[in-house]
Order: sequence, then C-alpha cells, then structure tokens
Amino acid sequence: MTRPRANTRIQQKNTGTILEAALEVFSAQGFRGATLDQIAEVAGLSKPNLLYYFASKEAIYVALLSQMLSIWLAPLHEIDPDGDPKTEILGYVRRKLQMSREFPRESRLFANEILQGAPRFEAAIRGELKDLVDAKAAVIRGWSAAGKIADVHPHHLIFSIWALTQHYADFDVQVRIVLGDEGADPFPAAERHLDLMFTRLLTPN
Amino acid sequence: MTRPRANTRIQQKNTGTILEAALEVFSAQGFRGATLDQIAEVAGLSKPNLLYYFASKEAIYVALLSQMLSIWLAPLHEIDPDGDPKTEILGYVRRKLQMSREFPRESRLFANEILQGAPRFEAAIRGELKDLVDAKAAVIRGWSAAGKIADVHPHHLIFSIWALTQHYADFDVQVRIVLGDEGADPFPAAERHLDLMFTRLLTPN
DNA sequence: GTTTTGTTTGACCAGATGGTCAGACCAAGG
DNA sequence: CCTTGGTCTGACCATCTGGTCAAACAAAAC
Repeated sequence: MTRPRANTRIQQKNTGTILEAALEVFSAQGFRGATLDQIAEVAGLSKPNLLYYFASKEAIYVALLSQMLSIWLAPLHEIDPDGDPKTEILGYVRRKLQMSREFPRESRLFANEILQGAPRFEAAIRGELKDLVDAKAAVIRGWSAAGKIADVHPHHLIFSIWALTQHYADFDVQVRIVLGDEGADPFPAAERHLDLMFTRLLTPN
Repeated sequence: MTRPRANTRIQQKNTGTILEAALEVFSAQGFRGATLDQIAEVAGLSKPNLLYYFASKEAIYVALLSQMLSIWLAPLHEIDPDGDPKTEILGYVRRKLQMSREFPRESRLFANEILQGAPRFEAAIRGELKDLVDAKAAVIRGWSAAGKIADVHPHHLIFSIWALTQHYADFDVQVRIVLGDEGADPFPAAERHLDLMFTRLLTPN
C-alpha cells in the first residue's frame, strides 16, 4: 500500500500526531507560512516520515481542514427547531464563544484560510457549510414570522454570531493588549456582553 | 544618499506605487505568503528597484502598516464626546462598515497581521491604538453613567463594532457564498442589521 | 557638454523549502 | 530464525526567494 489509510495502530497514531502538529503550525502561520520542517519538529517526526503518511504539504492541510469542519459546525448543528427560540440562539452564541476559548487554533485555521479567499476550502463552504446555514436560517425565519423573536435577517444574524465570537479567538492578542491586563481572561466579560447584545436584539417588538 | 526618503518627484511616485502594490499583495497573501517578485510585478518595477527604495521586504511591510494605521483609526477618532451618544456610536458603526466596503484590503492586511500574533505591529497596538481606544472607552463609560445609553462594557462594545464590521471585509468570500447571490452587494442588508443590533443594545433601560 | 547625483537592471548568490529515493530498520506471522 | 511488509531516515535535488552588486543609464546642476 503506497498511501496508508490509518489501518495499523502506528498509522492511526502517527496521522493523528501529524494532524495535531499541523493544526498547531498552520493555525499560527497560515498555509504559506507553515513549513514541513516546523510541522515535523512539532510532531517529533522526520520530514520524509510526514510525507510517508501524507502525499504533500497540501494534503496535510486539506485533511486537517476537512477533519475540523464537522467539529466547527457542531454548535450550529445543535440548534433545535423545536426548542425555545431565544434559548436556542443564546445557547448557540455561548457554545460558539466557548469554542473560541477552547479551540482558538481551529478558529484561526479557518480565519487564515478564508482571509486568503478560501482557495482550498471553497467547496466545503459552498456545500456542507452553506447547506447547514440555510437550514438553520429557515428555522430562524420561522421563529421571526411566528413573532417568537424579533424580525432579524437570519443570515446576517448568523454572521454576527460568528463575527463576535470568533473575534475573541482570532484577534486574541489585540483583545488582551487593549483590555490592559494581558493575563486576565477576557471571556467572562465577553460572554456577558454578547448575552446582552443578543438578548436585546432578539426580544420581540 | 543610500536610503532615499521621498525627496525627488521620482522617489515620491515610486514609493507610492510600491506601497500600493504591497497593499494589494500583502493583504491577499499575508507577510509570509507575499513575495518581492509579486509586489514588483504589480508595481511594474524590477525587484532590485524595490530594494533601492526600501531596505527589505519587512521594511515595505512595516512602512505600509504604519501608513495605514491612521487611516484605519480615523473613524474611531471622529467620535465626538460632545455629540449625541447614540448618534455618535451608530455613526461610528456606519463609518467602520463603510471602510470595510471601500477598503477591504486594509482590513485584511491588519487581520492577517493580528491573526499571526501581530509580530510586527504589537507596538502600535500597545501604543497609538490602545490609547485611542481607552480615551473613547472613557467617553462611552461617561455616557452610560449619565444614563444616555444602556450600561455596556465600553471595550467590549468597541470590539463588537470591530468584529461585526470587519467581518464583511475579512470574510467577504464566505459571506457572499453563504448569502447565495455572489454578485449581490451584502452591505445594505448588513448595515440595516448592524443598525438594529446597536440601536437595541444602546437604548437605555 | 560634462560632471554629478540619482535611478534602474541583469546577473548572481546563499539559504530555505517541498519533495524524492534507495536502503536501513523493525514488528509480527510462519 | 527468517520472511514479509510496513515504517523510517540520511542524503540529495530543483526551485523559490530575499537580497547584493557592479555597471549601465537618466536627469539635473554647473
């Protein structure tokens, strides 16, 4: 087998190690800025060994993106059309903010990719991501129409949730410097602020 | 003179051309992703000629960042402590969104830089940017205390304005794909949405 | 018109980087 | 043991890329 597919235990372990290292490096440097040597060092493997498991630098990157996509979309997926509208949306905001806190590397990975025009991710945006967003947008539109939440543009509502929550992961350096105490955790105050924003936005009338 | 300082007409013209080309390339590729050859090609100059005007790739980048900073901060600067609070803040939101529409490259340039940890921009964030933000945050705090707007965390309010407006420049590809009609202008609906969000957020009580 | 000063470039260099390959190494089944 | 097939690596390569430099070339200044 020329291209291993995570069959043996060793393969499973090493592809995992490589993807973890790749996340570390790609999220901090972007695709172009990352080097195979860096990833190899972080992974604790030799460069040719990386290329034994993945065909190329790009193959690592693409595998990483596609693996992260489902994790990244999970919070949106959880929105329950039969739940209480305000609770559901505020819950989504909180889960998304929580992800920015716990998985800032994933957030930066996607931010980097989309900033550069999503050259290797466009298909996923156009497919899986857009489909999910459209589905949830329809749910939100229904809630608005039923008067359960204020009349908001569903897609722009979702954009605003993404923008506000991911900002704390993607621009973390700036947030901490501007807030002053760089050791302090910005997230509790951020959560209160976002709670307030969306509560006020969504309250009908 | 080994390092020209924009004295002659030719120097003025060429440094301008180079910085414009650099903005084009750096904003699309990031510092690491951009190459001197690309910048030279866009500028219509030879690579050694670039290096006649700037000492290095990094020198071009740093000059560009510092030149863009004041433009970038101008809308925040315009907030008038003596104006009507809600009008001032909503005006800031509109101006900032307008900048995302008219100067998306500048937005992406800064986004790229901060995403990577602001290695060449930290000083400016720590200085000029933080000072201005702190000053305006004090103004906002005063407005809140006087009951003229709702009680919001001033810094997080500013972050939310940045996040929401810059999102439309930085993640433009995604926004357009998700909205469906990729030729359509997303900004009018975005403005209405942001207007609604901040109106509701800021209205006292 | 000639000198002086500023401008431009082709040719070149050294280091970084993605990728290859032959062969060494090793784990496990027979 | 030893064979087999997956795993790993040192050495190597081509290309890219930031940067240099001597020399050619303009544009003023005299």
